[in-house]
Amino acid sequence: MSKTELTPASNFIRNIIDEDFKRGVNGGKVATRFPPEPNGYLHIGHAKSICLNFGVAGDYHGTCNLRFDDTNPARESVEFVEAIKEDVRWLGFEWDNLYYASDYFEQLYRYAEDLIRAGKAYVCDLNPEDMREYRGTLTEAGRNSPYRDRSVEENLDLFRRMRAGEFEDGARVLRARIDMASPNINLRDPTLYRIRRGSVHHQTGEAWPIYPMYDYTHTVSDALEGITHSLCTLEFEDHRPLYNWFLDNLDVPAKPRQYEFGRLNLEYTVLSKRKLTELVSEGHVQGWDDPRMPTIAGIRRRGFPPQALRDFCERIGITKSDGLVEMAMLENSVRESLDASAPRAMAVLNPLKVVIENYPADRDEDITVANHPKDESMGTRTVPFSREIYIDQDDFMEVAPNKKYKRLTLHGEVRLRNAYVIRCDEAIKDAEGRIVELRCSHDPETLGANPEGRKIKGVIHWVSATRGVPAEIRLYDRLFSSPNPGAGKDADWKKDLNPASLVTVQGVVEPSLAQAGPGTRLQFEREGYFCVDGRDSESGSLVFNRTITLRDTWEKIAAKA
RNA sequence: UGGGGUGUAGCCAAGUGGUAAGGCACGGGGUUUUGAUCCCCGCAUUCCCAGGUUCGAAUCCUGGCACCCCAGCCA
Repeated sequence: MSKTELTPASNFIRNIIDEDFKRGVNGGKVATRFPPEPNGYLHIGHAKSICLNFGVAGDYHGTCNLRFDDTNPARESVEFVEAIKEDVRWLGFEWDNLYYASDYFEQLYRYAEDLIRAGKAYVCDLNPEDMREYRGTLTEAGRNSPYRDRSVEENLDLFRRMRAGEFEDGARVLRARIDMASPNINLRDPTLYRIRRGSVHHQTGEAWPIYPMYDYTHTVSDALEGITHSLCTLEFEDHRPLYNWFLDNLDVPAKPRQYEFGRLNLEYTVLSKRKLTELVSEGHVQGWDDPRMPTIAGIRRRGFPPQALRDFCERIGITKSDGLVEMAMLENSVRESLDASAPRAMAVLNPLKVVIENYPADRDEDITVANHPKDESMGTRTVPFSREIYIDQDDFMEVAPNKKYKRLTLHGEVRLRNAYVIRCDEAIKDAEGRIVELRCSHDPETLGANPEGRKIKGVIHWVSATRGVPAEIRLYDRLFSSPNPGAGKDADWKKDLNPASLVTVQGVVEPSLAQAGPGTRLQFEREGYFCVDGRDSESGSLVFNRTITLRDTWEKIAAKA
């Protein structure tokens, strides 16, 4: 249960849709779509778009399609298609229709011929270099292509032959005939089709030697699907006039409207498919689903609940300003969701053996403990207590470093979470002076009860040394050490990779976790949230990923003290 | 030096002529067998700057400034 009932972040796009809905524009229907190119895995920036598109469709009882914008076969694959479908579902959304832009190749082709017949498109033989030259610059108008005035017949003939596969890649393109002097470069006779003869498309195979470009394809696809609100990111703002030009010049069944919003920028995170692809291909991470990746797949494996992502997207809102969202914002959503939903358990990350000398060696006690301090519906479990236990090395210091310290000290007392109060009588050290074992005594009256007259302020966690289960625990830290890695044009963004982003420790967890399956999320008391990754293939031992730490760590407290 | 955008607290963000929502972060206090959670309290005399209009301006007008995007046969 969330503490506050968040009022859904209102945003300008919802305001627009609200208005359209009230006025009955589009017959009171709302139809959106989420249109990824299957050339990589989805990341948290896509989650923002997914939540927006599926969110508004849900709010207005409209529809939202999943459409693969698959017009560039060189970079796309079915692996990506499948991963994207899985990620959208995992986030909690189900599309009304699943389409591929390639489903429309035939219609796209016919509309292109219409454009030619109307004198609105022509086949251009300029090579890429010349075309760039003719396009002009940001401040100077372009010049007309020498092929701009070919006859309709010649254009039709040439375009049909392009389709027939008669010409080499790059030999010709089909261009819209708009305005080479437009201050908007997208209107300077943009390319509609290019030749890619050798390509094998993941959906259409080798059926097509020509492929349509994004702007043209996207507009027609939106129109064919009856999309009412075509939501995209800010960098496409300049493309809107072209989007509308297509709608004005084509006899399409619907007239969608395009609206743009700012893409997500997150501290310490790279959200560029190109860069993420590089991290994977160069081996800086173990794959697209590496728990350090900002991909949906990585985040899932890390243990973030989908609810947290949706909540985060709702909180950051949708606007046209581009800012950099603090990581604390995301982390808050993750902790809030996990605090409510993750069962508690105990685990020791850096074991220090403790022998409770006044506890009988042959005694084997099962303590019943709650799985959640506030949610009784999560039930109870049994935790074995024994003469020998492990506590965390961080939870013992011979002498308290300051008055804030409230863990175990030599001759000090501390409560073992869910169990007894113990006192440390002796710290055993090895030859180098490192503490290797503690000798303690417990107060048998303190199980489930507070000692009268004494206030024990410290509580630490523990695991039975005899019945605990060894586990490999992966502690993930941020992949980049800079808040805005690679900010500014193509800076050397990889220089900020954090070499300590993954640290693995051998810990011990309570036996109730022995059979926990992959994806199980829980909170290790006082240590943070963890997620079962699976089992180590060789040792067979459990592997946990640390999802996120608890809010205040001892380091933070100590720094202030 | 062309075109398109954006500027409200440390961050995100409401606000659309009637006297600055909310969240995150931060600080203080309380409860607590997790230094968690939870609960209180505090946190913008002012909205990029400068003029102007108005009884009244974050909102309207004028002029600046800063930042982002655009010259793929990528999306």
